[in-house]
Order: sequence, then structure tokens, then C-alpha cells
Amino acid sequence: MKTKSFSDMQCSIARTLDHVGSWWSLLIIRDAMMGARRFKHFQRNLGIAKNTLTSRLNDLVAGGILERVPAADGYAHEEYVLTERGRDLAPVIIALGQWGDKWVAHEKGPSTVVTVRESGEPLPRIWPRRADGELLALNEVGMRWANGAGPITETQEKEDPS
Amino acid sequence: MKTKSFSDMQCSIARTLDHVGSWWSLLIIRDAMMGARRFKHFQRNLGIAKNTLTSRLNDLVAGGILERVPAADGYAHEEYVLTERGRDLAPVIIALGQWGDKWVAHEKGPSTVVTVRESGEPLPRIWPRRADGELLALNEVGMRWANGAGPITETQEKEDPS
DNA sequence: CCGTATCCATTCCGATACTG
DNA sequence: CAGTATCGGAATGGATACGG
Repeated sequence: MKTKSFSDMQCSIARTLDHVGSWWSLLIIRDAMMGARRFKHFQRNLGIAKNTLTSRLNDLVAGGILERVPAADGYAHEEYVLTERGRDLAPVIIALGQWGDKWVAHEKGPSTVVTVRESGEPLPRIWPRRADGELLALNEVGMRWANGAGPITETQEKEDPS
Repeated sequence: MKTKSFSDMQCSIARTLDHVGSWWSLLIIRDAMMGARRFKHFQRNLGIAKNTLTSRLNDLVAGGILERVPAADGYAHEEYVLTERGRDLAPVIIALGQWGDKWVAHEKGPSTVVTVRESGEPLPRIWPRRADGELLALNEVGMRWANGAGPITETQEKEDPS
């Protein structure tokens, strides 16, 4: 991000963060998922400065998250639409939103609502599941370094206590 | 974040982003999920400057994501452990990692592996599902503003082309 | 080992004015 | 409407030296 780029880290999370770019990027992606396609949509919804928005949009296009396409209705301007790469960020966006709804909700309630379209009910929490769809407890999820080492609840070392 | 705080936005995503603080925060949380508990763990794993690490850790503690606890082994130092609030960020972390694995993988492969502990197999993709666990296509997921307005694939307006 | 205190470089962002 | 150009302020992050 700032001084050091994360893109050379051998860590998918860091590489993703480096790619997405900044917090504004995620909010722009959220708005794109909500249907925003035009410069003025993003600008109005987010209250972001125009030059900043230009910069973020360019980054997202360069990163293959957004794509510039001619306006479908025949007008002169171009529009910004999510690529497959960008749509694939939906779980990240939704998970962020669900965490916020649960832990840092606004007193006036959430501004966006995510539902199962078929039933109209709120989308179940995005959460680790088994292949058959069963929810997993966190201690049933194994996180380890690719080179071996310990599970989520243990430290990676024996030696050298303080 | 920078100049403007997102915390007053009526948007769970923005509020979450504001809470988490910075990219380093998410990497620190990832490490904590991997079992890191001590200052030196984070510092070594992330290659982060000490003062920056101090600052981020303090923010995370203040935000209720991490908790300072006495070292379990009786040594003088304290350790940092995830709160429930922090553990609840697991879906975000995992989703970020999965996106990175898919789209911006490192040539040497991912550095961390997430599995179903029971079977040892890779964790299925974190993705929106119905209550019964069935995967949803993105167009089966409804995203709308809380005050009404259109679905994910439509713009929010009729007026004012150009 | 775990920080804290300075100092400094880079980046991000916002406000404003201006162009096609 | 959709940017671009310039400016300045703020936050992030790194290096280093120092204390508990």
C-alpha cells in the first residue's frame, strides 16, 4: 500500500489487498454491485472527491476489477461495470457488511440489505462450510502455513520464551 | 480512514472498514488466526516496523478485535488474542485469501492453506448460500438500499441521461 | 523482549478551478 | 456530465535510537 507494496508477498490476502488498493475501492465495488455504473452515481453515493474517484476508478480498471464499456443507451459517456474478477469479490463485500451489521451497526439500521432473491429473506451469514453445505465451527477450520507448522490455536514455536 | 472518517456513514461496510483501520490490521488479524500471539510473531511474520505494529495493535485492542492477556506460560509479557468480535472476521479474511488464490496467485503458490480440519481437504469457497446450504448464483442474491430502490443489476434512476 | 519517541518519506484524500 | 490539474493537509509507514 503505502511505502511498501504487498504484491511481492507470498500471501494471497496481502496480494488481494494490494490489488484492491484502498478502502474507497471496496466501497466503489459495493456500489457497483448495487447497480452504480456511472461516475456521478459513485460520486453522489459516496461523497468522494472527483479526482480521488477518478484515481480509484482508474486503478480498478487497471486491476481488472472494473471494465469501461460504452453506455448501453446510446449516450456518449462510458460506464463502469464489474468484471468476473470484480464480481468474485462479492463474498468479501458481503462478509464485511455482515460483520458491520452485527458489531458496529448504525443506530438507524443498515443502509443496504442483502437477501436471497427467491425468498426475500436475509442472506444467511457468509461463513465457512463443509462441501455439503454444513456450517463449520471455527475450530473445525484448519489454517496453516503452506510449509507445515501449527494450527490456528497454537503458536509456531517452542523455543525462546520471552 | 485518512481525512474523513467512515464511521458516521450509514453503511456497514464503510463502518467495518473504519473499524479495522488499515491493511496492516487485516494481516495482523490473519496472523492472529494462524496462531500468532506475541509482538515478535507479528513483527517477524509481517516484516512490519515496530512502531507501526504497536500502533496497529493498539488500534485493534481499542476496537475490541484483539485482547491483551497475560502470557499463559507465566512469563512476564502479555499476549494478543482475538476476541469473539475478531474471530468473527474469519469469513472476511478467508474470502480475501480465496480471491487472491484464484486471481492473483503467487508463482510459488499460496503461503497459507485453509482446510476442513475433519477431512483435511481445502475449504470450499466462501460464497453466498441459501439457508439450506445450497450455493447461490450472484443474480439470485438481492442487494438493495434499505430505503427501497433497485436490485443489483439495475441503476437507481430513470431521469437525466447524458 | 516489548515497546516508545523522533524524524522523515510516501501516499491518500479533499477543495477548488478549469477543460471537452 | 466526466473528468484533469494543482494545491495543501492528514494519516500511514519505515528507520533508528532509546527505555522498562
